[in-house]
Parts: sequence; C-alpha cells; structure tokens
Amino acid sequence: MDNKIVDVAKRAGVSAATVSRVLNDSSLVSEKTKQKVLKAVEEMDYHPHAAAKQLRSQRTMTIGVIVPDIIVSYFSEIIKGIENAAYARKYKVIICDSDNELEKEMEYLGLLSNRTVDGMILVTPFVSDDIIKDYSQKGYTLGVIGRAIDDEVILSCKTNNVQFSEAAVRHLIEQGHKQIAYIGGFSDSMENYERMEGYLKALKDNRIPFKPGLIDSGHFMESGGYEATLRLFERQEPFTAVFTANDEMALGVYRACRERGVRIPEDLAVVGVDNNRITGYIVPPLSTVEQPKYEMGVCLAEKLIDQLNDLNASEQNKYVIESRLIVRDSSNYLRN
Amino acid sequence: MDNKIVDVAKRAGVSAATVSRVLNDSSLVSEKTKQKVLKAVEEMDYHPHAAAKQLRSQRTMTIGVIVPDIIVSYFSEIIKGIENAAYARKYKVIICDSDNELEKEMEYLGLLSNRTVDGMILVTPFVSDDIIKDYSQKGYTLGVIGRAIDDEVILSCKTNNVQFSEAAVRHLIEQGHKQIAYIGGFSDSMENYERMEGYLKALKDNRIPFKPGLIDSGHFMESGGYEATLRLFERQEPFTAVFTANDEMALGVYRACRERGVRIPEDLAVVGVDNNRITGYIVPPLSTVEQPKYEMGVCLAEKLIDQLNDLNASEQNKYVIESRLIVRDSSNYLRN
DNA sequence: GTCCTAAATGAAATCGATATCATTTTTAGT
DNA sequence: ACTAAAAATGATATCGATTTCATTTAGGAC
Repeated sequence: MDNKIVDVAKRAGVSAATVSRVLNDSSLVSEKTKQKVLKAVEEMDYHPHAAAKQLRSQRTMTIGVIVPDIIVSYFSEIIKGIENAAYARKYKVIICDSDNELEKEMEYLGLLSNRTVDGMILVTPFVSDDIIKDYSQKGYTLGVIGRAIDDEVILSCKTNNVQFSEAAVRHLIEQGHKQIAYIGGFSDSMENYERMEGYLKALKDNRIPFKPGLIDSGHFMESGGYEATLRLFERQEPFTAVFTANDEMALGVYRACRERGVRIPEDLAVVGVDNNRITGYIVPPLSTVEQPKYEMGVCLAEKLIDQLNDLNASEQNKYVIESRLIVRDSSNYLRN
Repeated sequence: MDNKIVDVAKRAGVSAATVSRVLNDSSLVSEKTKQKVLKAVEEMDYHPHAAAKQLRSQRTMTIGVIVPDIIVSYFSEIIKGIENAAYARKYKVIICDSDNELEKEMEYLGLLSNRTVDGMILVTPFVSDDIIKDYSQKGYTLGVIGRAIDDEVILSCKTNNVQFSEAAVRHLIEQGHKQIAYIGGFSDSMENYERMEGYLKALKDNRIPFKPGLIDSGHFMESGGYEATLRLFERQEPFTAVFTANDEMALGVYRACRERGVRIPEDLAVVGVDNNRITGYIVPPLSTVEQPKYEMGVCLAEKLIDQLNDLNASEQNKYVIESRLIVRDSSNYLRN
C-alpha cells in the first residue's frame, strides 16, 4: 500500500500523466508503454487513491439511501435493489438508517451538501416535499421511493396505491363484508393518503356508508397496528374486516386478535400491503398486496445514476409500477 | 452550494487558514474573528468539501460492511447495530451485499486498498481467514462478526457456539429424543464447525451414538434447509428431532414437513439458531437460540473505530457474547 | 514607551490524481 | 529525404481543504 501514481510512473519509466491515461482513457497511449505501465501497476499492487480521484473529478461514485429502519424487510429489499443496481454501475451505497427520526434524516441529507455522495434516495415519509424540492433546486440530485413529488426533475418510483387499495377493499366487500376498518400509516404521507383514497372509493362504489369511527392509524409499525386495533375494539362501531396500509401493522392486528380471542378470518378478515416475507409464514397466511420492492430500488437507482451522468434519454422522471392483490387465508372466508 | 473555504475567508475578511481553524481546532482563534467566520459560514451555507478533507486528512470517516444478503434479518440487524454505532461517532457505512458470491466480496475488499473506507467489517463465511490476515498485514483495519481469527489485531465478535449448541441438543435429549439430525451451514465455516462440535458433545455426554447419516448441510439458506430435509427423509436412518445451524434452514425444514405431512413437534422436533423475528410468528413458533445481532454489530463497530483512532484502551480484540436457548412449541413436546 | 513573550493570523506547501497545454516522436505522403 | 499531420508523452496547474512555518499583533512587565 501507500504507492502513488508517481511511484508507478517512476518504475515504468514514464510520467504520471501517462500512468493516469493508461488507467483511464487508455486510448492515447502506445501499446508498448501501456504494457510497461500495467506491469508496474501489477507489481506494485497500485490502487488509485479514492479521495484524490474524487477531488479532481468532483464525483464520489457513491449514492446515499435514507430509510427509517433497515430491519423492516420492506426497506431492506428496496436497499438490496438499489445496491445491486449501483454495483453494476460501479457505484457504492451509503446506508442511512434514521430510526424513524426526522432529525437524523436531515443530518444525513447534509451528505449531499458536502459532496460525500453524488445523489440521494429517500425511502421515508418524514422529510417533506418542500425540503426535497429545496435540495433539488440547490442543484443536488435526489429521488424518492413510495411517493411522487410535484417537480420536473426529482425522480420517483411508487405503486398504484389508489387502485390496489380499492381492489383490496373490493375483495373484502365481495367476501360479504360491510363494516370494514382502515388502519393507516402516517396521516400526511402520500402512501397513506392514496391508500385511504382507494378504501373510500371502494366503499362509495359499493354504496357502503363511510364511518369515521372505523378509521385509525398505526404509523406503519407493528406496535402502532396493535394499538390501533385495540382502540377500534373499544369503540362502539362494529367491524368484520380491516385493511391495513402495510403488513407490519397487520402483524399488530394479529397480536391484538390473539390477545382478545378474536379469530382470523372467522371473526375478522385482514388484508395488508407489502407482501413482506413473513406474511406467507404466519397463521393464517396474510392476504396482502405485492409491492415490487426490489424492482423499485433497481429502477430508482438506475435512473438516478443516469441523471448523474446526464444520460436521461427519456424525459420521464416519475415511475409507477403496478402491484396486485394476493389473497391468502386471512381474508378467504365467505361471510353471509 | 459550490462555496469554497476561500470564499468564506474573503467574506469574513480573514485567511482560509483561519476559517479552517475555526471549523476544526478553534482553540487558537480570537473570539471576535471566530464569530465573524461563523457568521460568514452561516450566511453562505458553507459545507467543507468531503473529498478535499479526506485527501488531506487521509481518512474517510467511513467503514464498509460486507454481508451475503441484506434481506436476511440476521444480517440486517447486525448492519443496524453497526450503522447506529458508526453514526454516533460520525462515521458513515458503505453497505456491500455480495449475493453470496466470493468474487463480489473480494471486489468489495478492494475498497480498503483504494482508501474508500477506513476499515471493513466482514459478516460472511466466504472470505477465508488467510485473505483477511493478508489484508490486515498490509496495514488495513478490519474485523469479523460470527467467527474469530487467529490473529493479534483482527477484531472479532461471536457467540458461544459450542455451548449453546450443546444446550440446544441437550434440551432435545431431555425431551426424550435419541435420534437427532443436524443440518449445518457451510461446512468450512467456524459457525458451522463449532455448532456441530456442540451437537457432538451433547450426544457424547449422553452416550448417544453418533450417526453420520443424520448429518446434512443447507448452506445457511431456506432452500438449503428444505433440500437437506428431503435428503434426510430419503435415507434409512430414522430421526425424531433436528437441530439446524440457523433459523433460515429451519424454515426450510418446516416447508419440507408441510409437504410431506410430517407434524411439528409431534413427529419432528425442530430447534434453530438466530431468533430471527419471523420465528416467533410461524406455527408452531420455533425454538431457537437468541443471537445478539444488534449488539454484535455495535460492539464490532465501536472497537473498529477505536482501533482506527488508536484508542485501543484494552488489548482485547476478541469478543464472545453469551447467547441462550429460547424454547418454543417446535420442540416443546415430551417424547416417551 | 520599550521590550519580551504569547497569541493570532497569513502565505504557501501538501495530500494524490487528472486534464490542459506544450513538446517531442512517429507516421505518412510526395 | 523532407515536410506536414497525427500520435504519444511530459510538465504543470488544478481540485479544496489542512497544516507548518513565518510573521504580525496584542498583552504584560518594567
């Protein structure tokens, strides 16, 4: 280690510039010197110093990803997609786990300002659209997953929340349910808003009156789903089915039901969203909406890197992937 | 953006050196100029350029983590621990998902050579001890989780594999089992080796003959556990319990049993290792050995960063955390 | 006010690679 | 063989911060 380009140059009997050319363009160098240089590089086990390269080129070949909690498989699968796509393009990924704290996320966003990363992908509902737009206008490259932003350049990739939520609730209605609760995530997140919209649309289309008492929220977390379910149980409003804005909260519903002796699906049908791996293993298996997590990660990483390299062939900056309902036992029980 | 230290210096009416001092030592600057500089920094929204800083200081404040598959919760929980500990010390984490490929891991190790990271944590059985020792001897800082390396400086953090495996198998014996299969991971990994050792020790202590036909391997993956179970079923050797070297493979056992109509725990008792979150949700809940994943991540990240900053108060470089058996329904069935 | 020391500040070298520009070497055409 | 064009190579400035070393300013004692 600790060999510099000049050391290699000396050993090969050429200038540093030539070594650099061999290692980069390599077009303007004669075959003979090229071989000499490569031999020296090999013998000295030379590796160009990343920081020097970054300073000169003004690019780090690194992107950052902000997620609220890497342990939740929804996020880790997105990260995997991002990482794989980045690797294929020789980019590295810095992982930023915010522990669901806005403050930490803001701090991580600072990595853009000091050029630690070339771009940033946000997979979180906490940072507001305005803040993201601010960064974008300052000239930083960033994208979001799970929401869309009203902007010409900010990349986004999400799923058709309204449609699949409508389909999920319609499915419950077709099973004979008329009193369907909704447990949402963060009330001001696009994911929550659109999923609620689909829920309302399904009710309306089937002339089922909307009851505010059947709405609650669980912050997209298992514990939140659990608490929301208990609150719903306390209320006067009876319900025979519940649609949760993600699977984590559905797990909370399961826990609350277990404690209270409520049977799924006989007493309560449950449908979640995400198709987390765990949902296929629990009993009863949870009906849920597949979310192409890995694919969304790949999509956004590719587009972001394209944008960083001015390769935006298409003008498109908003991507919506279709997702579909997976019916399992938790809702597969015809009610009369 | 794009403000340099000289711009700040000009605005504050001082030299670049002074600005640098304010932003770093800050001890040798008069209070008055310090305020002037901070005001200018604030007004211009100045952020020191990371690459320039890294080049000069020869440190990136970044560590890399190599894992075989970030989706597996064993790894993502370790990563979370590493990330949190790093964040607290102002270090960033580059995530390297190798997709279980040695070649990718070797490529990622190259990040050490070109100084993209200050240190590296390996949470993988693929890279050999010798390679790790080589890097260490070249002067690079690295550590491993889940194994230990015979070396004076390479950091490691693992659990007491032999003891807890012995306890797990002893538990099965106490439940009345005499024919106990073992499904291991990668045969040349320390995790596998030590867990097998505990298995053998429990058998021996209880005068139960070892039967080679009851040993198989599943590469630490669900699919591997599934296939290994099918192979065991094919053989002549009957068995009433199985100990798997991790939970993923135990999930494979469950799948194979479901397909073949084998009941757990009545026909087959199962004990895994890791206490992945999913094991508490499946039916029957899986008996397993808790692994302090988050804590191991925190431990190694802290020690690694200490080492990078020559803060190795203690001479210790090998850490072993005790882990304990969690008995759930998958093995809680007394056999007669 | 003078002198000496300590504190504060600035000029310039440095980290290691890349890219521009100038120069040398090679090639090709007549 | 001579010249023009093309190819190959080298010298040097540059990226943006930090740090050493020199210099200036301030503070204190007499």
